[in-house]
Amino acid sequence: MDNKKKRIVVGMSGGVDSSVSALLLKQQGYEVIGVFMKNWDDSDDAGVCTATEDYEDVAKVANKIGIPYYSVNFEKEYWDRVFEYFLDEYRKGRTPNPDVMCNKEVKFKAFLDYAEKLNADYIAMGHYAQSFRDDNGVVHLLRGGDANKDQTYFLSTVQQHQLQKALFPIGGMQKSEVRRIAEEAGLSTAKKKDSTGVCFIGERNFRKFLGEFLPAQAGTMMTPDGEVKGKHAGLMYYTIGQRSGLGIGGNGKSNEPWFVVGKDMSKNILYVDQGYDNPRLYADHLEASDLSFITGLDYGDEFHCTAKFRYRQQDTGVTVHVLGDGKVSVDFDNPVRAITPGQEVVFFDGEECLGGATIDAAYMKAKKLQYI
RNA sequence: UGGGUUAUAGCCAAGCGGUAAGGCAAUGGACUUUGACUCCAUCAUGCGCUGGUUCGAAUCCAGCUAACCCAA
Repeated sequence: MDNKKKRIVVGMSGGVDSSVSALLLKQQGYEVIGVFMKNWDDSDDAGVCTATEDYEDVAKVANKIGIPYYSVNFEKEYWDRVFEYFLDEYRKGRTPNPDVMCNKEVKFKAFLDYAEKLNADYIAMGHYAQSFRDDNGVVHLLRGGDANKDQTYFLSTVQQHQLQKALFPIGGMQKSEVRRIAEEAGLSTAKKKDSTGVCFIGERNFRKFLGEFLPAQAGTMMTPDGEVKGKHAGLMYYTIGQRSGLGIGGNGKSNEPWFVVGKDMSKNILYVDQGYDNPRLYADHLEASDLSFITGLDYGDEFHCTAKFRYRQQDTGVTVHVLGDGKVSVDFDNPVRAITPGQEVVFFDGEECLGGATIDAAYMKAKKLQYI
């Protein structure tokens, strides 16, 4: 093999997954360069600048493996292409998925551009996703080997030319295996806790964080029948199907918990109703836009496959109708709970992630649900 | 200043003399590269107040207070 001639820039977050990714590539003989992306300049709720700590972890791991490492700053790119979108979606009362956008705009665009300037042949990251090149040279994206950690949902809008340049060294492994390798190699990140929360921003007090960027407009909380149940702190703080944070209990038709079942942006009303299985939360059809397919192949105007509407959700059989201009309508084999505008609908054919689109509206029996 | 009913945690609500169920909310944790959902745990030394009966009372009795209802 001529791996020695290949230069690979690995996006290192300071976590165990990207640490092991870099290690494996190095062991395979590639020329590996570690790059830490600093995309958010702030301290977490505990007042700790996590980026600094993470970069120190990158340094330790890179030194241990024996690769050069750098830090690159994409704060502006992240703000302009991910965070502005994030805020704009909340202004519309939708629930954005910043990490889908982050992959598309930062990790597979800004970072890829940067790596190419370094004359990299490939970029690599610690995603739990797999890819393979078919006989025609088309690269396909497959679910991660660890079904519990599969991150293809977040990669569904990555484009073919981006995927052509990407490697996922740990994509086919189990998380436990990754940790074991890290431990055996003596990497300091071996036992570091998995990071959660918005990519690069981290775990935050959601209301406090969002409130720093968008003005909250308190309003009325009522049932779809018009019975006032209390006040809400601002429509942007709630998402469809949400239970937590409503602060209402007791009385009602039953002892069941309350869930957000709709929003009226113009009247600033939050609609709530009782029961996890409340009919108002179920949809059998959705309309979405910004459709993109990973392979760029033509799948026809109508096809059947499976889909996920949220990360870590079980697949549901669906029929996809491609309408053109990036629009798509999707019929579900069975009703699905809490289809939420702003979230991504991601299509799968078996193990292959085909692509995705952004949900605009949900319907039940051809009637639009009042989700916004 | 007539009669009746009810007063249990933030909200519903069991209890009917034997040492405070349950649900919702809330809080903490688990899970999780979105936001959620979900799961687990915690949550009334006290039952409107004051006395009394009793070995023992949220449960019985008396008075008081409050709310509601029906009469005026």
